[in-house]
Amino acid sequence: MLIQASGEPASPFSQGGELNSRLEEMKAALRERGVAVTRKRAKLLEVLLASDRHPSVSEIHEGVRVAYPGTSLATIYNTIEILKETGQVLEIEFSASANRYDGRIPVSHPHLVCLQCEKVEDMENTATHDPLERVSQATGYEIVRLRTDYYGTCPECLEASSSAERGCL
Amino acid sequence: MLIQASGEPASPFSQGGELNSRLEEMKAALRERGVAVTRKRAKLLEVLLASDRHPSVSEIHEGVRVAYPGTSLATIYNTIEILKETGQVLEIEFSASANRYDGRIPVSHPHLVCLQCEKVEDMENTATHDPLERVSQATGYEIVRLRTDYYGTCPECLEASSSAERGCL
DNA sequence: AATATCATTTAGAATCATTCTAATTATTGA
DNA sequence: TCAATAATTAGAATGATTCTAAATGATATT
Repeated sequence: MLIQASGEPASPFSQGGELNSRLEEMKAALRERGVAVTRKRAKLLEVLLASDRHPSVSEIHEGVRVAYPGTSLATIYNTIEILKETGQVLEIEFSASANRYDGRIPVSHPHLVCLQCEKVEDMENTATHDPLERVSQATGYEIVRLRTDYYGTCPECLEASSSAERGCL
Repeated sequence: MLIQASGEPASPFSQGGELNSRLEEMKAALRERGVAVTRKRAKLLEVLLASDRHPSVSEIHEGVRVAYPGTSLATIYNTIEILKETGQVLEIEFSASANRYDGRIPVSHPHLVCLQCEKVEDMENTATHDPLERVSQATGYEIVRLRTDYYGTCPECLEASSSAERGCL
């Protein structure tokens, strides 16, 4: 049910290939935009693609700082903004906590959001027809983006709570 | 396509009836919760139900202040929190602007969000089967809430932009 | 290589929605 | 009335994000 890298088995190798092509796509998009792919920006892209955890800005910041300790938060925000404008990252908005970012699949798709551990997972889009086009037709809106998120408790957190109830903590 | 009050024609009368029953439902939910339905809280519920604009906290605040000028923002936030906990209001989260609230239809349903004028409209749920149950089965999550939002430009804003382009401003 | 130009990055201030806090006021029940 | 409890308040605190103005870095031209 959860999206593996384009249906391939989730081996490090095939994922590596997938992610490398995304990396090159993102770099190309930046160049086309007329902005430089600096070392810090390149590192940011790597960090963004490195996990399927949908990192927040501060998580990305920490990742980039491993390689470039002097990096400012502003640089992360600036670059994320450019990536958003070029359609290279999907922003998953939260009001009560930091936004999360999806660089692997930058187009609209549903997520599973665990309300307990704040995990954000990709989910296969089960829609049969293009809902954007359908909704545009039906409403007169020019639809550019769709957000579908399912909120609840992930299996791990369910198990953890039931253990705790049984007195296993 | 847009949801009228439970399929009835959108006459003031039938809407009034609909909304009145929601009002009583909400009051009952507060009482059942063991909290008092004070005059300010009652006014808040009225303001929340009065428009289909999905008001923000500060809009609700302004509305309540017409009747009770000394009302604090904290009161609005407190009461909205109780309404959320009792499932009497649906929160539509935004990170870049204030959250919006739906008291008329407090269960998950999709919205149309205009990126230009920030209008938030209800949209009929076109799903054939209960997606919460389906997703719970498929993922092992205990799904409690679904968010589906379509983002784009509303017909009015589309018209306004094209007028401006034609030099009609 | 020197210089001018332009983009990038920076630290910290500013902003804004939201939450918290501690004090005050209102309400309720004995 | 009085005590207990709940509701409300103003303003401070928080936290994510954006802004600002200065500093740094890279690039192209001569």
